[in-house]
Amino acid sequence: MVNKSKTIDTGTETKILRAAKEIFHVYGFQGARMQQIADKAGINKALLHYYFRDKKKLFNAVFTDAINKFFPPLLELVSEKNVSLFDKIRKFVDYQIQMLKDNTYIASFIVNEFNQNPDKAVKLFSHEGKYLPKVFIDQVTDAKKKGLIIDIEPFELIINIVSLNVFPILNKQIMKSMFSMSENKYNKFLDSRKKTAAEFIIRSIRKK
Amino acid sequence: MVNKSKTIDTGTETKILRAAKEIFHVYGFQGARMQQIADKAGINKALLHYYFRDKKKLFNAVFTDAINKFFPPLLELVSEKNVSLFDKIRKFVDYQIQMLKDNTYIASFIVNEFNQNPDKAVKLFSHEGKYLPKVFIDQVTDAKKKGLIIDIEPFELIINIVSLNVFPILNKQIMKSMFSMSENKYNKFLDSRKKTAAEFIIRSIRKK
DNA sequence: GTCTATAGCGAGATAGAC
DNA sequence: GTCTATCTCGCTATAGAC
Repeated sequence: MVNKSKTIDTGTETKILRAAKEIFHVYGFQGARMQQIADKAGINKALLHYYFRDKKKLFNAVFTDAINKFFPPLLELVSEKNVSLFDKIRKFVDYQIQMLKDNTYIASFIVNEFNQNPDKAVKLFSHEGKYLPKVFIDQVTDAKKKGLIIDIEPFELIINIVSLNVFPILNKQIMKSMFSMSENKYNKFLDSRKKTAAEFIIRSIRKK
Repeated sequence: MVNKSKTIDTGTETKILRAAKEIFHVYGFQGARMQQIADKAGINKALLHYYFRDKKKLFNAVFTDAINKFFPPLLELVSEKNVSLFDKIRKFVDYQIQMLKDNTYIASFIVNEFNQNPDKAVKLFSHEGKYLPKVFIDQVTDAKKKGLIIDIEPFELIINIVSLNVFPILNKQIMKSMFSMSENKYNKFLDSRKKTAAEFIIRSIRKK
């Protein structure tokens, strides 16, 4: 906001953003307190306002970051040519799970913000257009024609993939308590899922 | 809280609960305003406190309701004997999607509350114990031995089923904007999913 | 850039009349 | 049971010194 990554980065802005991600992630926009964020960043409230003007602007900085980390790389991955459908699925699952593991705040952030603010979703998705790149649709259609996969709508396939990837991360706490997993065990579970989830999907669509 | 469904139901308490479900669902605990709930219920703030004492207690009434509608019926369904594994999966998917469709507030409610209050999840799940009933585990083990299904952990199977069911409901707004669905089209999508999701799962685990 | 002190308001909760 | 009026407090945001 202030530093354009040009002037010397005192680290304050970075510290604020890091703290804000965590606090907003856990408590949501309304539940988060500027005081908490300031405490976690090791500064005081006034400085938050100095850097980000108000709470909403700070939130949007984090939200934008989440959106940019989430959608574009996936879209690019799905749009790739010269990658077989099955390999694309494997790469997609692997990438998405790892990314959400590294940025735990992203999933709940996006889900909650769009639920509370549907207009935001409409705006974001309407002007960009294609969430199912033609390359991908063609690829699925082609695989169907060749008898490689069963009959499934491309958008339904994507929904299933994302569901299997995101849900266990969105529900980390429930997963951990229901199946008595420690933090370590949970992380291993997610790692193993990069393979099991991808294969679960491929088995389902592949024609034998 | 006041009526034990014994005395004459003036309807006020019901109206409050109905309004509270919707408002809490959309805005979360912190974001919800007692005034909003009162307005939606067609009463005034003071009456909310008369019936439910404070905001947290009103929230918990709705939360308890969500938990009770969500877990016990599913647990029972999974525990049934004399139902084949595949039929059980079909019934599970059908029931869960319909139930979440009828009670749109439930999914986001549970997810958010447990994320913000992990202890609640620990308490709820620790004393009850079994979320994977022995019947079900045996059934999966048995199916594996008989060569009917591939090798998969029972808990992983459940996670996959629930992921596919809940995710598209949790993300209703995103689904609608991403794939340009009207409310009507979205509902039809969910209905069709009762079959497509179940078959997606069964195809994946069935040995041919 | 960073701090302390405080203004100002919104929202939960209560008092008390009917 | 239901209402209006009001208390009280916590939180965002700003003023202003250093």
